[in-house]
Amino acid sequence: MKKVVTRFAPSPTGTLHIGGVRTALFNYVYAKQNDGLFLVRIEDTDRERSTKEYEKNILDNLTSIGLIPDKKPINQSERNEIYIKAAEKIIESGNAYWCDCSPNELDQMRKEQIAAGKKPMYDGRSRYLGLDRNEKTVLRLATPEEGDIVVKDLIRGEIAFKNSELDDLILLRSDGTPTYHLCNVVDDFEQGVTTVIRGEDHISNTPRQIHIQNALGYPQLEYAHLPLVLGTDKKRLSKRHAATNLEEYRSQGYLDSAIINTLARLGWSKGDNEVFYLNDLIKDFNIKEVQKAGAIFDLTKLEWVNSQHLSNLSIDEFKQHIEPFLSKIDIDIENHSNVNLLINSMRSSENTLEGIAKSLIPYYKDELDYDKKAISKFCSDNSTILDDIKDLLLNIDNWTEDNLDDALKSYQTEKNLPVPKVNQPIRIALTGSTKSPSLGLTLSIFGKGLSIKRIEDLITHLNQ
RNA sequence: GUCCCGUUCGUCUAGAGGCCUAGGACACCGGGUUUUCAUCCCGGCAACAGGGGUUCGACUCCCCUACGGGAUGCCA
Repeated sequence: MKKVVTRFAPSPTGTLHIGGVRTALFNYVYAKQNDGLFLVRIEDTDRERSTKEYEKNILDNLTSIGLIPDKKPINQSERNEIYIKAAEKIIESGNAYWCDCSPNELDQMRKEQIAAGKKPMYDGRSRYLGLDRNEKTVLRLATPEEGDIVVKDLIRGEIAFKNSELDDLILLRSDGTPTYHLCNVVDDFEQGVTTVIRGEDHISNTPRQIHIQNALGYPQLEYAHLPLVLGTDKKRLSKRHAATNLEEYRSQGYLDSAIINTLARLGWSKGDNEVFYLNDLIKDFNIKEVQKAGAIFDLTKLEWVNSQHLSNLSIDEFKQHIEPFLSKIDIDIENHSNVNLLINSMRSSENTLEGIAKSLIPYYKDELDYDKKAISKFCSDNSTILDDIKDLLLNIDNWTEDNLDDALKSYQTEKNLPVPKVNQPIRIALTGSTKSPSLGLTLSIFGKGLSIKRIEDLITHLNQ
């Protein structure tokens, strides 16, 4: 058996799109589970729209998310001679011809075809003219006029096209540069690609590409056309729907592994399992099980998957991951006397690292943003609870969670007060809101000095 | 228009003719734990696009219609 080689072939006309990450992922996983190679090819033949910045963005992001190519990526823009040579080979075999139809003429032709209710396509009018090359001619592939061409697809089975539906596509532009289809076919051959896994928007390109392969005498490839990632309106996911580039998700605090998990589950599943890591995918993924219909990208699912991956992290891994998000808001994670306790009790407070980092602010910074509603609900009755608690806490020397809880409980029993009446004002004093881990724990995380200071601060604030 | 691909809960999906009273997960709603929040646990809501066949029997097979997407470039 021939070694499996897959490739991801983005054009650098934008940053790495999450749909692209998914395509790359399936290519990567398929290669790895077959002990094969995963390659990357930059399709930058569109000089107008391609930039080196986008290329770098794509390559860097692929690498950092772990979809590392097994060979150095190649650029189509540097391989012109190879394509020209291939085109010459097709000319020699008699499977291509020069055509001098002007863009205007073609435009006119299409309009007439549409008006006549026909499919707009090049009608082959120059095919038998025996034209020579000049600065106005393009090279066209002479597509077989009769018969069918069958695409064998791992996901969809066999898809048949009538050759009569296919027009003679352009191989070389009038300026002599090769087009997408030619480059694509030649490179897949040159790179030894065996399996093409790409979006379903390429299905109708496939029969055309097979004709080029045939003209060149290349072997048949294996195909798998993935369903598209859609937005909520069932159209291809775009910036209108949600963030589309990978970096945005990362900067919001979604774990790479969670993004990969979510993308893999979009169109594929395995029993009742929801949580998958890259290694699981290499073990369990089966391209033949991929769904045929497009799948809507659902942010809430990503959030949940992220929370699962977050909770699977060890404390050290978690700290490592959240560190950049904390330093972004000027917090040094280690600048806390009870870091591990704090992190462990707060790590499930939100679904993203960015959200958790924000909820950690009261534990590191002194300026509190008091929740006005909470204050009016729990602190507006002129009671002496805060003063009482302050005095109570002042007398506790053994500052432990259990001790603190006991002290609070006996105060509350003694005064015959409902628990929230006692606890919530303290929470507000400590964190600015009524949200925090259990109160004894929260107090022990803050430590005696800071706890008392915060209670004093709130008393002052209320007296203003 | 033409060709191609699709269509199971709001969303991701299970389902290869009887196992389906259509299962799981997210979301949502309710309850419990935490006398806060989050986590966690329990429960609930909710779908086979429509119509014809084939069959003893169809979510599963065939046809038609509808709807959605893609392709129809000297873009990739």
